[in-house]
Amino acid sequence: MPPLREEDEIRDFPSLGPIETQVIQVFVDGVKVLGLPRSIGEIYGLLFISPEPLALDDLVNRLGISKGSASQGLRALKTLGAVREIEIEGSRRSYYEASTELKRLVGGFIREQVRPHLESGQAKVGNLLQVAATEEDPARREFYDARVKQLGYWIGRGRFVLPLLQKVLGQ
Amino acid sequence: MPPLREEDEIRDFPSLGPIETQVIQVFVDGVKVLGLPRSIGEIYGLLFISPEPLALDDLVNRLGISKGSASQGLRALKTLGAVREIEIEGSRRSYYEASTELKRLVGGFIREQVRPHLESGQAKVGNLLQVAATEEDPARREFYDARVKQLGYWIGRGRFVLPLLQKVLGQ
DNA sequence: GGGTTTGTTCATTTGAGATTGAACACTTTA
DNA sequence: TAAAGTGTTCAATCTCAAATGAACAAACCC
Repeated sequence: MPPLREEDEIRDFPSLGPIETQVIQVFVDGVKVLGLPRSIGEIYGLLFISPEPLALDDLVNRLGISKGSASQGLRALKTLGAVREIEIEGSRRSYYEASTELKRLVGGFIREQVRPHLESGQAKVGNLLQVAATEEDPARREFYDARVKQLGYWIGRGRFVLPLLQKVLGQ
Repeated sequence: MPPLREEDEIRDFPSLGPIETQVIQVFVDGVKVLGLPRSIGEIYGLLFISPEPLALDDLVNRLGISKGSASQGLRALKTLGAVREIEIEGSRRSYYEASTELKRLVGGFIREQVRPHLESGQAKVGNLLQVAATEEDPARREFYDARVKQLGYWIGRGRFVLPLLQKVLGQ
């Protein structure tokens, strides 16, 4: 951890106005905190502040990112439920707009990014309980057992708190 | 986002038993989700599963990390309130043990890693409201204003939910 | 058929940030 | 006073996930 790092570099978007640029910056910071790549923040940010849906090519041109990034970023945002695909008649491109229901965004993030880690953590703790029981020294075995159980309790609290979070943030 | 990446590499710790290694692995995964460096997970994990406090040198030797990493990692863990400094008479080293009150861990993380981003986000939104008002086209100005306000609302919800989180996870 | 548009895939490259390690400061011991 | 012990700092290095971009596929058009 760099001892309290300050605001990161802003990237300049020649074809974007100041509002768009600054909104995107907010989302870039946001997704970084969530451990998602910058390009996802840029894409979601631009869609969020665009009055009309945008196509993949628009993202590539206006954000100055590669087609590959745009494609992968859109896929990730779709599986997060953060982006909606829009049909526009008379065009065979796909257009996208940002989902703006906080409930849906939070739900998607929890489902895709948080829950899997809690599940896998819980599985590991289950196994650890077995391993801890094999410790020879009784005092040490006792200690290990207590700590592993505590770890399991923490994960349980995590699983318990997620639905509450979604409820509190709902609409 | 690598489309649902699977469990990362485990590092081998020659001087650690299987319980210690696996507990450390759980914490390494955990801190990665939180956006903290691996070494912090290793240090906290080892302290968490150690019945007696450890000194900086113990961390260096048993984890095989550099003195620099250990020193910086301990500092970060101290400011997070995740580690407690212990005096041991007859030794001039500092010894450390893991704090294990969930409330304190969550509180420290929120204080150091979450709240600053919400504050800075809120400041940016305040500024954005001004910028959005300068948009010429009325429909577009209306749209920008609505979106920026929504962003501010989201951040407000975030600030609102943190104390609840701490309360629910408290002890 | 051949050409164009639209989007995906994935091997390679790049860059942010984590880690190292040597220099340094301070304290204690001899 | 020197020598050893303990810990910090920070420029240089390394690492690995993100981004690139070229090749590919599929759909459409003429």
